[in-house]
Amino acid sequence: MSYQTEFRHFRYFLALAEDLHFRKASERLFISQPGLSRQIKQMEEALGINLFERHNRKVKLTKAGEYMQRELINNFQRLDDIISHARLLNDGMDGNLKLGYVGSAMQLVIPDLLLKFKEEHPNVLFDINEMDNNKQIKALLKQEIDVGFVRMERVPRGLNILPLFEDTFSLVLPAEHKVDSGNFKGLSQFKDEPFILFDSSYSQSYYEKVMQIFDDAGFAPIISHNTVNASSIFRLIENNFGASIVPTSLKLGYDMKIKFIELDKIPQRTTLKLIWNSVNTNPLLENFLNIAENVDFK
Amino acid sequence: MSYQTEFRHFRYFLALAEDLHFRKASERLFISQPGLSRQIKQMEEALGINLFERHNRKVKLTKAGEYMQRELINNFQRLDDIISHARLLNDGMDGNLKLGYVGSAMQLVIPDLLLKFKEEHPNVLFDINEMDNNKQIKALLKQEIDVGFVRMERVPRGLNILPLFEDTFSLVLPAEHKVDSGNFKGLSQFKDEPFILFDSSYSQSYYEKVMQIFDDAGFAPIISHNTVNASSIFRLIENNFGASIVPTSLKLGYDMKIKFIELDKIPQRTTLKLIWNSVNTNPLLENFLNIAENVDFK
DNA sequence: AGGGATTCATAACTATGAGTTATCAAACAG
DNA sequence: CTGTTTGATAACTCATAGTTATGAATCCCT
Repeated sequence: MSYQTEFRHFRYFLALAEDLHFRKASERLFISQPGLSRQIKQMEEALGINLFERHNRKVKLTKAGEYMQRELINNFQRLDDIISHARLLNDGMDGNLKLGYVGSAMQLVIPDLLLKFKEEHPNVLFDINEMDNNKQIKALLKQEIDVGFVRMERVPRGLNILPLFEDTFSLVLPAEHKVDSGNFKGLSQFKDEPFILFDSSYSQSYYEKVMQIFDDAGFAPIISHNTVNASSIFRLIENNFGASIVPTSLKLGYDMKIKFIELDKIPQRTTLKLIWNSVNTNPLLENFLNIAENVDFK
Repeated sequence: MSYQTEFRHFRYFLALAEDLHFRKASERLFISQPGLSRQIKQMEEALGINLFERHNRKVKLTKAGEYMQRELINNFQRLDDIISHARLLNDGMDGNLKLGYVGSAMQLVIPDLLLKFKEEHPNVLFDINEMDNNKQIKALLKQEIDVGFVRMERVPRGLNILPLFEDTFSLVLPAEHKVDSGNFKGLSQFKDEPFILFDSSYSQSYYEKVMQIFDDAGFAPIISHNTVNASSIFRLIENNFGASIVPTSLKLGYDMKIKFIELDKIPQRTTLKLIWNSVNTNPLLENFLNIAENVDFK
């Protein structure tokens, strides 16, 4: 390990790397300029790395120095997170876990998962917020939430993904519609009916998948409404504004004035996925993932 | 940031957390026992966290202490990596990048990617090794390689995945076989012919996908040989030991005594994916991923 | 029970090295 | 050329990590 080098050196290094000016940096650090000079020199010798180029009374980061700056900021940020999480544990809390989810996850997956988790960690405080796919991505990157439940294929680098539950699609109709699972022949029966769908902003890849279903059925749907919210889709269907295609698991909890015809013959599936930030140090995240990996949703 | 606390404190903490014995730990650290006692106490006060329970002349980690130990080991490991990478940069090397890949990646994807990368980073040393999917996973977890090229759906936690190139499957036959792309009717023509396939140890999910193809065609293949290596498959086909189904991009570079019939009508595709370890601090990894994300293979 | 051994904590002392002030040489700006 | 600003060097001082000496509590043998 980096013996000889102390924390202080890294603090001084980061200050100087920002200011690129010994006097200014030393003032900001409340030490004298020669003191800083010596500590930096010492650090460079201890690590065997030239961090700064000093010429023409100009200070400049070397390539190695630039890399160090970038990575150290990161590393220290993480160290801070570790300490504040440890402080939470110290204060008697098991900690808290912030979840984001798309509406359809609440029907089936989240209740099962939380129940299982509570068995093992009864004193955990949960923050649970419905948000669309993109909002979850942003919140994860900013570490405003710990895990997200999304329907999308790709996530930005730095986020990890775990498929949880593969779902078929279902056609959703008003309860009194003449077509039902008995006499349903195929989607093409619906080529002249209006559809209410999740907006493409909900998730581009999800949207494309649904469009592919229509494409395979040989027609482009008449889209009467776009929305980002399952219950408003169902409300519209109830009132005869059209039909829709949604993940089958949304069926649970909404059987009132609408009916579902599961499209299990078509190849398309939609997978609910768990995503999280790989640099998150929340001590509960690891536990949560372990449980998520082993829960079997059916 | 954790001012007051110095590096030394963390070193001492880790030693004591291992030994759970002040005198033993102090000896290992080459300091006196009271010295260690004071530093630990100081650290606990500075952080506001009780790290150890001291009772009945027994020392024990608190919950917070256990968490700290786990995470700090991690964090310091990463810090070490940062320093050794910075040292590489300092010594004039742009660095090196170690790749693992499954054979089929070498036909199309890797050459394009490396060429593109070399344009921007001419002084990078590459280590390139063919290995099967599982071996790459293990090597990545041990950080023996920086990136892998695999065909599999899921990877263990801690690894990140980026789909690179989606490929169709092709039926491969001896050049003189009576069936060719002109008179090819469907796979079921081959239900009595022997097949040579990639072993299921190559990648479970890849194997299942290929079996699905046969299943869709309505028969179970007679498997005459399993192997893990494309060129041995082709050698066997050349010598009339049977046919095979492989990713289409393997066609490049092997047109001698065999022929490919692309199965672009079946739904199955195989995606070559880039995987890497999220804790890897190799300064070139970031650059490599940026380029991989933006190269379009066709 | 009681003496010896082992645990960690406390108190007072020592000495290492971080931080100080004073100064210098080099480069720039006018 | 002169005054100013840069970072480096040298000699000093002082804060504190680490020391030794000791103590209180617990265990472990007879």
